[in-house]
Amino acid sequence: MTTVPIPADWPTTEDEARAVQDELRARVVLDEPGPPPGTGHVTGVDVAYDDARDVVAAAAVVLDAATLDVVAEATAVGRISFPYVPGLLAFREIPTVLAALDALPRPPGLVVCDGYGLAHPRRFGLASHLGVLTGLPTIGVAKNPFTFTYDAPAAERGASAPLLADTEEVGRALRTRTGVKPVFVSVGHRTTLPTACAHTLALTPAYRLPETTRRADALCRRALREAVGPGAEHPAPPHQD
DNA sequence: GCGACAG
DNA sequence: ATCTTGTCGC
Repeated sequence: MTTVPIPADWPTTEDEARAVQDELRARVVLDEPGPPPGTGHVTGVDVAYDDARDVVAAAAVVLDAATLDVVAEATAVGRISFPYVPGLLAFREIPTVLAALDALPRPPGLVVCDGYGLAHPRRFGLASHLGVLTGLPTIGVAKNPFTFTYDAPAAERGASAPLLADTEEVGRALRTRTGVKPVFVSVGHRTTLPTACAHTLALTPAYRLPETTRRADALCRRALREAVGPGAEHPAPPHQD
């Protein structure tokens, strides 16, 4: 586990954060097919918070894309770098997630984020942002439709319907379990929507959510418990003479 | 102005 | 995200 400082140039205000998104958005790559599902490695990232104690823990878990076996994992903890503001989630999660990815002993391959990529008010969600900063192919798989609309896909696993911002398709509502609420898939960086959906289906042999996010979720919660729970190190109290 | 709103 | 036990159902 590694400890992360908040970058000195990290945005402080919502206006600054939106300006960063508007600036970085031009660097998103949307014309690459991305890695084929079922090959190489796929990495899930997730974050857990203790707002009262100002602690955030992130986890990155690398799976073999063919077997879904865990082949590597890493965690990082830090201070909360931004409040939760819809549309600015990335500023709350990214510093710690980057540290967890950096701590991995091997390349992550495709990164699966808990949230959105293109499906974002300014078309630059967490998955897009993480992709631009790392250069890695990324996708977003979210549990809620945010502000977007969709028609219910057919009941069978694999069915999908466009996720719409007005008339623009920004992602897909994808059924990963028959008869269960869909997940909401969008492109992050260096991959396409069909590939993102195929990866999502390959990662959901048993549950609604991808194995990547399930493993990362469990690991970052454990890292948070260990960081704030009994036996955790306390920083030396600052004082003046 | 008010409400909704990824995690 | 997080607060939180049992419970209904396959």
